Amino acid sequence: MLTDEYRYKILKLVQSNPEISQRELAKELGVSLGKVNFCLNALIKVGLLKVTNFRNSKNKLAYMYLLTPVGIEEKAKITLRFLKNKMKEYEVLESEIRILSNEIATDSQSKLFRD
Amino acid sequence: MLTDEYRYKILKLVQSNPEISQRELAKELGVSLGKVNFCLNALIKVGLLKVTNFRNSKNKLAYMYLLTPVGIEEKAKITLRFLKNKMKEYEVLESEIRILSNEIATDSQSKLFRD
DNA sequence: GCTAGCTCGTTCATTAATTGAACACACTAA
DNA sequence: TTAGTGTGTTCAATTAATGAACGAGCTAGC
Repeated sequence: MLTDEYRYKILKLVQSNPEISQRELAKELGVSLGKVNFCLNALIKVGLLKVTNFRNSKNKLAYMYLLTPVGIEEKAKITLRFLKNKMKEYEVLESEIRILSNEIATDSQSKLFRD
Repeated sequence: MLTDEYRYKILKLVQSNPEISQRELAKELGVSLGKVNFCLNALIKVGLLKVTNFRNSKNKLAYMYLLTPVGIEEKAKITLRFLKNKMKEYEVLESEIRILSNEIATDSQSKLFRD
């Protein structure tokens, strides 16, 4: 599944290192090779990335993933959207933590009364 | 899959409303009936919950889920463990947000230079 | 040449997790 | 009796993710 999380993370990693391999991406992202392959091809399909074969310094055939102009534009939007989601999550967590802390405090208090 | 999240949430909901049905739990938790059934029975199997059939006010056969003494004890532990995880997530989020904000700031700056 | 070995991306059978329609049972009300 | 409602339970189907296996392209050593 291609979510904003992987859109963002893959575009970022590829941008900073276009010669990264799918296996390196998988390791970096902590997911399987199959998933990286799927997401990467999805990003290519929608035109955010393109892949080029080229000869590297050792004249070896190598792959290079490049952000398209649309990819660069979209990456900014995706990053912002991703950030907004994180901030929402952050607030949710904040209140969850408050509630949990309260529950724990209340429970240990009732334990004091019980004993 | 029975994770701390569902251990905590189910024990909490059941404790505050022992006559809750699996369908209500599913709705409340935002998961399927099948999953609630699975988790609930897992909690019963490990002895944190027990289920009783009884006649309710309308003399209708009804179900009641009750925390066992072990269940009450464990709920406290699970809640604490869950809280600790949330606090860790909170810190992770905090730094992720900082990083994302930076990236967005940097990107829009480079855009200014470009235009 | 030729072969062994390495690293690419790609494939796909398998596994894991979840879903929710369908079912059996118990009860109520008409 | 019968239709309707609300239980928990089941399980075939779906979805997502995994990673071993594969073919292609290249290098190094024989």
